[in-house]
Amino acid sequence: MIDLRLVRDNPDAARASQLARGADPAAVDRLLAADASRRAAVAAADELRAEQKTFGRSIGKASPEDRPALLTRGKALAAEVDEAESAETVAQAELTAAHKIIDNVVSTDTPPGGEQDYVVLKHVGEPKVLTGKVRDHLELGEGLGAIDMERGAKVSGARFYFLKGVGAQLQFAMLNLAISRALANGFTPMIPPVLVKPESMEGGGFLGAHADEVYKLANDDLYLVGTSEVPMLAYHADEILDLSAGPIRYAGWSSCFRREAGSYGKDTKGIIRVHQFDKVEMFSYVRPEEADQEHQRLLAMEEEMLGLMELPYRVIDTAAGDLGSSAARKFDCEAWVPTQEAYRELTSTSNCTTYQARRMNIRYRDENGKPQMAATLNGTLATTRWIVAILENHQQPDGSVVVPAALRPFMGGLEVLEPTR
RNA sequence: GGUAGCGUGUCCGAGCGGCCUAAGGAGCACGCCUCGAAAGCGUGUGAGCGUGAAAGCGUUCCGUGGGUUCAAAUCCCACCGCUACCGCCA
Repeated sequence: MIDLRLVRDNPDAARASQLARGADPAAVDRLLAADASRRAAVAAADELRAEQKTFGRSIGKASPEDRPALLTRGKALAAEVDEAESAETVAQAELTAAHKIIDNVVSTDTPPGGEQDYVVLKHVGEPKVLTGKVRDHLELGEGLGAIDMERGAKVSGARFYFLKGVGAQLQFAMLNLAISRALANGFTPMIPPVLVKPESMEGGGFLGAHADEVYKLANDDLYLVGTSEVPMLAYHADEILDLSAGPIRYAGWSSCFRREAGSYGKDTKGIIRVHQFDKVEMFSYVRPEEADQEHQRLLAMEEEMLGLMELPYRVIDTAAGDLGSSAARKFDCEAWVPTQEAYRELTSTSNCTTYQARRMNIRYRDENGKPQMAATLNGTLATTRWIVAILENHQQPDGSVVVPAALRPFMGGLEVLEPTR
């Protein structure tokens, strides 16, 4: 949720943000109206309650002969309070609804526009010119005995796979390297639950426009998370954090589950777009004034990892219309995928400012000891999809794949993955 | 899954229809005392919302949600969690 005070003091900023996202600026005015009527309802209910409380106490002290008359009056007051409280509840619900519908206020640095309006911040490395027979990641993975899509489909259906042998090893190595880099940077490793309650899912803003992306276990009223961002955010729900010693940083390792509804026919080959994958995700709780700096830090760590994987990539500043509902600004790192002759997203880091924290009621104490809303940020440190870029960029004409040096210590010193057929 | 007990403020813990505006203790903060400290003494000690320039005032919060009542931490119901025992099980 966005800051109500900001909306009251500077509604134009909120309207401008809505326009940049391609959303309805009138939603801001509906929020203001709902806010005003809630405040009126609260004042009315408070006043009646105060009256009832004082009056109720007098009944207890009254003499037996005075009681019947007082009780009649008491009953009437109770009915009035009841009515006022109902009105208060309704007004509160209307305010919450109007409040939640508005996405985070975008950063003034975020490029306006839609999916195609991103700004490329930089390129790192040159797309490699491959010679000889060039294989895509699936062909390479199958040749190495690393990826088995057919059996994935047999066992679980489309968009499922087995990582096997060096494929499984490669993923372990990559994720372990990610965790060790996170540790070196002061992150606390975390293995979270991947099944969460509806309110945990809701808090991150994942049940809004993209609710059909999420797997739900109806029998148990639980959701499978699409990223460990969900449990790492819900982890500190309703808490007042101590950020006096600096940000709190976690690196979550989890499987992630996505329905990929509406992506029929897109990326059907291989493991680029799958229903289940593994990921190491960074998550930071910071003071709002530190959020931009933390965002740069997360981006730098993503770039470091891509560098260690020896991949050519570019960094883009995502446009307002392509931001998630919680994000004010988002940077994606996209690695070159030779057989697609395209850059594909490998990491994504979002600055969610106080938006998620406000939904989850996560605060910290400022210098004066007063609770204030915290800011949250997240970013990818490694995922299964990276295997696509690693295999394709480091392939050799004979179908073998050179292991990036940084991964070798995590693979028993293995330097080259050799085809098994 | 079954049965029983328990869920109170930062922590421990009392309260079991109106005097709860939640006892008492610990912790913490400040002050006094002291050369300094400890001890002792005194004062203060949460969050949300509303209102106000502020101090303040009002209101909500005793696991969560309902209910009974003029009035609920207190009575009733459901749910969640913890603990113990039983059953089942990788």
